Amino acid sequence: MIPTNYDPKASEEKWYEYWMKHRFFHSEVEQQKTPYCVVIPPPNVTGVLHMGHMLNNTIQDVLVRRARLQGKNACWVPGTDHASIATEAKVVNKLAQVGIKKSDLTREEFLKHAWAWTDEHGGIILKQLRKLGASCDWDRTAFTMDKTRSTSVIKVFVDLYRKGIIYRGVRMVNWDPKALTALSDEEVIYKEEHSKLYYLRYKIVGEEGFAIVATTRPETIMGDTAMCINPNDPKNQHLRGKRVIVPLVGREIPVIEDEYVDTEFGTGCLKVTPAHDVNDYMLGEKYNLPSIDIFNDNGTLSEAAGLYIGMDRFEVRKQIEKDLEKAGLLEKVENYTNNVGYSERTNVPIEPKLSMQWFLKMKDLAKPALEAVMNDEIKFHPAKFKNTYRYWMENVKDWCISRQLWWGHQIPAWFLPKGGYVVAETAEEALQLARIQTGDNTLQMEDLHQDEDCLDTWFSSWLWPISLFDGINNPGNNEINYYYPTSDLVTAPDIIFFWVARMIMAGYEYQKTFPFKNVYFTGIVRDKLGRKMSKSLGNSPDPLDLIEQYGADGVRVGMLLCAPAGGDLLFDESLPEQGRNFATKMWNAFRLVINWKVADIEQPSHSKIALEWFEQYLNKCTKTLNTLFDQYRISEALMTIYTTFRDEFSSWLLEIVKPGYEQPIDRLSFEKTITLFEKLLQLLHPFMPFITEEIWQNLRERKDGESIMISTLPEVEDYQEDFLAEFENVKEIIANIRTLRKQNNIAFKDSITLKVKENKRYPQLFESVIRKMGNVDDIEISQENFQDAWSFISNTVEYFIPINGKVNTEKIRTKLVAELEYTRGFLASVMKKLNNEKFIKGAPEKVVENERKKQADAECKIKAIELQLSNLK
RNA sequence: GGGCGCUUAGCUCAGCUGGUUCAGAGCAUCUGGUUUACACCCAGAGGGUCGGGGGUUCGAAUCCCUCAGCGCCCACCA
Repeated sequence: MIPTNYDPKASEEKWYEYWMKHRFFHSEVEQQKTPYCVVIPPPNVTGVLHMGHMLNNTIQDVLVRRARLQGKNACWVPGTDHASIATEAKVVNKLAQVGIKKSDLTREEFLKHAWAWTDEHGGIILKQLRKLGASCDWDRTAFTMDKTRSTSVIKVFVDLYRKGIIYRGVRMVNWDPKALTALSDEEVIYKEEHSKLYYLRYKIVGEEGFAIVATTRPETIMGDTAMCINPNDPKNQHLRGKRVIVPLVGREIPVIEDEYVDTEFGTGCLKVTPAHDVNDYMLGEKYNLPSIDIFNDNGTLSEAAGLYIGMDRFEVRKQIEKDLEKAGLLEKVENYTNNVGYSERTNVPIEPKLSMQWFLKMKDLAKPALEAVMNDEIKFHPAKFKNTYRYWMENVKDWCISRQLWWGHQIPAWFLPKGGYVVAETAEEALQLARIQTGDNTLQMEDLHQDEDCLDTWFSSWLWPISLFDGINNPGNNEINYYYPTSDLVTAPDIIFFWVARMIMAGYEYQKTFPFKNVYFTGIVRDKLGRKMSKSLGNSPDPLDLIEQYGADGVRVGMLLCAPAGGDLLFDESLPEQGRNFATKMWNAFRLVINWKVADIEQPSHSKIALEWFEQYLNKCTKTLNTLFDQYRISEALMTIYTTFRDEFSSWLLEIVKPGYEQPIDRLSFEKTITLFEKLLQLLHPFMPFITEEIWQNLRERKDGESIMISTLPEVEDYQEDFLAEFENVKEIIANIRTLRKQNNIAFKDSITLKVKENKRYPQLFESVIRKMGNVDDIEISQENFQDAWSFISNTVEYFIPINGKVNTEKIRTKLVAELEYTRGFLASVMKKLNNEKFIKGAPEKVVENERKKQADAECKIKAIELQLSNLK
């Protein structure tokens, strides 16, 4: 028995289990089948599903399910990311809650906690994805820190080191004083901030008076090792060759000259702090200035500062302002707006800091990766991101890949007792290398000390499309040869540099070709007011609650209905509601059809012709869908199939085919309707996997192991545009009849007679449809005009419905007059063109001809209306 | 400061190389409706001088210039 209401929850659980049981998601190499592969952007292992994931993974699932229906060998590989810094931060916080400090633990102890945390919370997000219907090949679930991925990372590091692309050196890096690690440039977020510009007095040695320096960071004066002026600055000529005294500190520093200094800014005097500013660092290098690092790693002042030792940098800023004031060395303070870099993860201002780090040279890696995108070997959707990508790639800087963290892949470098280091895949290999390098065969494992640092998270994710198929450890294995390059990547534009660009580089470096053919960039999910969804605002609904409330299919449809590629999605609950309503609509259509009694009776002609029409309509729709999918217009594809189901299938076809009350339907029509319904379900399946399976399974007898998700999508067949257009005209006629009925209070159950003024444009073929849908008992075709009748014009054919004196003349007159006026205006505009010699000469033949046709139609229509108006009285 | 993009119905958007897909879709709104699948519905309707101005053209939402507003990315004059 078919229940009246659809129960999404029961259906979702039942069919997901069924799909798993029959291993429909699983893919293996099958040479004779075309592979279609997607790798998931691995979410943080300890993360929880949010709306962004929902959107992203829904799109992936739509693409994967569609590919599967197209007969491709679809493989969607899931997995999680160890998210080095983010996870470590979470673990540190967790430990802090029970009073444990990271610094109290050994590396091994800390990692134990981290793994425990990972085992406990890891993979929750993947379980949540199942609720959404994600058809991932779970057998392939990977983790960026599992064995295969870890050995891949180490192998690549060693390889790149030996190629000379990885180097170690002291550079100015972005330092996160909270996480106590270096960051890459991409992990720094700049925010505009209202701060202050302090004007400080530097006493000039050997004369009266001061040089005034403007700075936003007075707390760094202890690190000053020079003052710099522009040699062309007339107002500071008197400072050339002088020395000045750093306020409070009392240290003498030279005045140097460089054109880098902006004469317009402040006083044209720049304090140079090579240890704590990128530009100052460059000046320091250029003029060989000493560098005084006045900060500890945690952002407090170090011994080297000499003053304020142990105080936090921002405390010092407040204090030093007072102290300078007191000492009479503060000229003035102005309000100032500048950009301050923040750590993406810990959200504290980063500190530029000199430190020893590992770097990856990017220039050569970037070259093929840039070309691939620019020449569309890899396609970006939308293409506008090509610009962003190009700019970054053309100006790419070396990538700082070391992090002072424990949670991650430890750098495979071992330091030697007497300085120097070796890089090797294993400790044993390192020892051998060390013995060779030092010539000391007595060296033991204990003499070597592995670099404590670990690698940037992205140093493992950039290998993802390769390492998932073990292409690093086992180059050229069956899987990598078959699945790589993958087909589509679906991700957010904010990680275009972090991840997308680098995967492309790794692809060319290790597989000699691109990692994916298409990149689909999703937008950001925002609330109705356009605000980013965030925990602190509390404006982000819990995806699982939504699924509970509207069903997975409903939520999927809701997300997709307004998700243009690359455009932000303004989400509110009316969207999944719309999705759920549509699911209900499908369910009711199913109930209608499945409860019909079938009899071996003759097929009515209206059913026959309507079924023919819808079959063609569906062919056209399928073709449109193909085009839309080819262009990754997922939202529009959904809209297309949505309206086809609701308006064309339900409101027209089913209404036409539907037998009368308690009447049976003929077998032919029934079969055909079921077949068409199945096709619709297949087209809908990528968007709404659960309800389509539920209905499909119940539409006919199915065997265990059959499923819509592994059925074959119908091929596109031909359709006749004229035939479809003719049916559209039929709909219009019926709509006209409905309107007239309504205007004149004639119930549908009262049949009417339709008279048609003879015209070859009258869609005679569909007469039976008009009879049924308009409840027309008789259709009469003749040349005469009818009086005492309602009338309307459709496609230049005049129709009359005789009504025996019950005509509301005024209403008809008003309508006709309006129509006449409009048509006259229209004709005038057409004539304006046709009377324009330049138009006749300049426009292409086809366009002119079209205008002539419009003219003829309009003239004919005007005549008809005029005639009707004169008949009215 | 540089680069890119956006501005079309109340809302979210589609309109490719200028002319029958040219002013569209969905939602929202309004008016009817207990026809035996569905009110989570059905049948209809209204609503836009395509951000402003100028130009090219026989013809501009579409191409060019300019102004205004918004967004994103990059740069990081301390």
